[in-house]
Amino acid sequence: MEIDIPKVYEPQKVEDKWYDYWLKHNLFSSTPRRSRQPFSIVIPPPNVTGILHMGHALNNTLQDVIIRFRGMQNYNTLWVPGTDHGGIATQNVVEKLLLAEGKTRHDLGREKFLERMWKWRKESGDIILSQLKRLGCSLDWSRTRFTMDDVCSRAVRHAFVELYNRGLIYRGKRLVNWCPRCQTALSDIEVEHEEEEGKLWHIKYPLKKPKKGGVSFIVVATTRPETMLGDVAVAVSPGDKRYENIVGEVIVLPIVNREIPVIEDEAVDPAFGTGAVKVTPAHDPTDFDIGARHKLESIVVIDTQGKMTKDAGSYAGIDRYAARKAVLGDLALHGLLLETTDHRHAVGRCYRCNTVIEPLISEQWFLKVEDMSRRAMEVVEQGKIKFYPDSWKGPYLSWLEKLKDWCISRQIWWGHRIPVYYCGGKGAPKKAKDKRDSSCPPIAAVDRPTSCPECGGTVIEQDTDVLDTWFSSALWPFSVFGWPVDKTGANQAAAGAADSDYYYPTAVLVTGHEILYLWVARMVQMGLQLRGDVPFREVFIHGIVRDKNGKKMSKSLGNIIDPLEIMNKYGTDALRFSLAQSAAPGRDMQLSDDSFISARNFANKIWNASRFVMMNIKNSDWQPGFLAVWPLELADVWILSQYRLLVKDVTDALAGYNIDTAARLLYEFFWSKYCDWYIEIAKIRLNGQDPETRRAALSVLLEVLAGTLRLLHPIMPFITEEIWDSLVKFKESSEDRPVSIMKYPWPEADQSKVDTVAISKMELLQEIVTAVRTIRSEMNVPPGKSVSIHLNVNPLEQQVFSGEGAGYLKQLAKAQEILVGESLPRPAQSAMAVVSNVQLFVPLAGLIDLEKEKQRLLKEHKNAGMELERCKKNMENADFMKRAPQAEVDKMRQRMADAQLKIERIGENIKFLE
RNA sequence: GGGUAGUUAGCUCAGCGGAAGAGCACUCGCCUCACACGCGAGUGGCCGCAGGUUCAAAUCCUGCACUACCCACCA
Repeated sequence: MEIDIPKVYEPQKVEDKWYDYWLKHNLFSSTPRRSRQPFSIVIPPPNVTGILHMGHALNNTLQDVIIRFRGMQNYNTLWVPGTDHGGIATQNVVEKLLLAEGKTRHDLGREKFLERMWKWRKESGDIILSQLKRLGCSLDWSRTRFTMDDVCSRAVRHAFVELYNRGLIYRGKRLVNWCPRCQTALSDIEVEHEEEEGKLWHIKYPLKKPKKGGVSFIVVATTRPETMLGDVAVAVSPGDKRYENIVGEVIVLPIVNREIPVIEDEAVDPAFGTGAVKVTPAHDPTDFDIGARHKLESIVVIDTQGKMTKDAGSYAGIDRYAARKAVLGDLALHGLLLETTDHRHAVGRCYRCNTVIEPLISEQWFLKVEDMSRRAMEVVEQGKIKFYPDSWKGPYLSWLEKLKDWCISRQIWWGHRIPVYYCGGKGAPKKAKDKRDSSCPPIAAVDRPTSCPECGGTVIEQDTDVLDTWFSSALWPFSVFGWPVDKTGANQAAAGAADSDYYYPTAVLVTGHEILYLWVARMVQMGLQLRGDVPFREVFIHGIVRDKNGKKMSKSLGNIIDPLEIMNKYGTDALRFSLAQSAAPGRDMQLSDDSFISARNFANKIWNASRFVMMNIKNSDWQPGFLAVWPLELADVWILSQYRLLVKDVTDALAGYNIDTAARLLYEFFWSKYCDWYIEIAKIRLNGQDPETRRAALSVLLEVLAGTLRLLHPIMPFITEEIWDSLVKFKESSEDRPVSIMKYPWPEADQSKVDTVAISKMELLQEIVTAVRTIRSEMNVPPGKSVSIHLNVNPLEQQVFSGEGAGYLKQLAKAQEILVGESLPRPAQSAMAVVSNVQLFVPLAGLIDLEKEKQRLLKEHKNAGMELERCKKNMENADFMKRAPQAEVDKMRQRMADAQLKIERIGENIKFLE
């Protein structure tokens, strides 16, 4: 046989070729067409600092599977690529580079620093996007967006102004999470809480006038003694018996000697510590609220650098942790430090640099979330957005329920500058000192105003803060389509519609659960508020990739598996298949080399089966356009039935985001049914002399292979395209056939054509083949040696073992002779088995080990005995007979009959051996 | 402190009301004219623990124990 296809699939040789080919034929681009139903996805934009890691590989493989699947179902699919500027994270990277030169961003100044940022962004830029090409992602590159490009920036400014005008954005002096290292405020969700071992210090606060009963002090417990310098009260739980005489009294704050009151507040838990809390509104969220309730002053003792302020008296200028030590020392000196206990508590840290967060009072911009949250909850409750898996609905709702106003301003430089302008006042000096002090109201505007609408002054300065990077991310599902200006955008087709209307809402958002709140919930809020509709109809939430020890992959742990390395080693399709197979919805996954090897082997199996089919076609009189019109036999009907079941199951699985199920079904069908059984059976006709039956076998081989390749294509695009390219020539002679497998329709199958009778006949034959093979293997029959098979079968079922059935047994069990009867005698020196209600003998004169055979039969006998017992127990149970469905009772009766027969037959044989 | 998910063969995981499954690993036999990245056969499980529901439970319910993750202003 002529062999011109390599025996081993070599992914490296074909992947680049096909990706270029797809691009050349514009297969990933989409234009709005009213006549076609859109199916759009926007990529979760990776940070510009990023390189492809396994999480990206998983996330984007899943999106590509979905988009290719829907494309083959003839939706007008669009997958939009892009990157995120990444705010603090990206600025930190460049600041680190500067540090290496001994400089800070302040040395350069805002303008020069931003130049540097853009330069760096340009250089490192979109590496990750080119890596996505390597992954095979079918993204429409002509639409690549960046959160800080002109289109997205305009959307951000517009969104801000609109929200401001609706009264949803406001400026206020509040207690915010401050990162002393990043020098900026953070939102609540950007603070990561970690349990740490800490101390709880008990401090004596003396009363100004000791009570008659001898009470002269109150003891407070704190984890942060340095903040006592900013204490303005001591609070106890309302009605706490221990302190009822002290409430309303005055305390002289140690060290500072400030007089502060003892108050009652429901925020105090009487069971914790001493039941008395020092109140520091300027440096603790709870205390801030207590302060507000009791109209207390806020005394700021820690500044933005994490150093003590002048209000900290003698501690002014020293670091917050040094101040802690000093304060404790001074308290101890005066005998005011009573007790120190170990105390585990949660410490908030910056999610970007891990520095301990300092709650500080600061003037910031906030977004009112109450109304937006309510609406974002409603759409999920009403099913306008569906979660896959559904279990994420709960966490999503409860997070929104508790959400507080979002601090959206950041004191960094890399980002969208807040589009608010301050007037320096009429006839003001050229440079206003503090723009915010102007008597004119601030101006929120999409474009910089030339003069103040209030006073006509022309000295106008923009707010120096930038927006939280997640603000622009929240607009992503519509900013990428040019909202709001570009309703008749550059991509509009003559007969089409505006992108922004056609592709929005997007079909599905695919993401890991780690950014459900940070990103997903906010897109819903913004979409509803600004577009009046949900940003996506479905959310597919997948797990996190972990290493083989269950640890999250991270650079610092050094347990990263580099997807590029895997692609180089095993091929992109192997990586994709492996990820797809592990992607059980909502479950984290552990990856190891084994799973990649197994996927690579599967790719090779596909390769070789296809190679087999094509080689056989080449060596025949096959003509393109031949169809399966020849008489089909049992195995054909069987594999076609199995294939039809597969089509339905795979389609359902993909539509329900059960990508793992789809992958497993395909693997199982292709390897264990198509290759292990159907190809082996087809060989009988392929090697035979009859051209007509050979063509019949070839046509079924080809049809099922072609269908399976199309089902596999979304998961394994490269190998399926490579094989399709050769295979399709045997299917269609036309020269103007579609350019790619992805342009062929997704398979559909009529379930009414599934032949369950053929399936059970084949299953019986398969079981008999396995039984004979087991005998051969256990009795050490040389693989090359033929045997005879004697079958005792019920007359009604003998037909299965005549004709083609007998042929299958001969081929698959290496038998030269099949004898079928009703009560054939046991041949001398033979091994036997019972399958269903069929008894079979394999004569093995000279080969059989009688003792071994006896042991084997005894084991079978025992198993059948246990089976019989189980059945009997049910059959003798009146409740079972009465309450179980008739089908179950029938099944049980059949099982019992089979077991009885088996015991009987095997029993006879064991006696015979003795 | 409150959630959510998980606990099935040595490992990684399917199955989620009617006879315990796959891949890898292991044992035995095979270079059988698609594939040794392969073929055939086999060993291996009180389906985390304790109750309950049911004719029937790995599967549903309730506790408990671990494991992981998320959320939380007990100083």
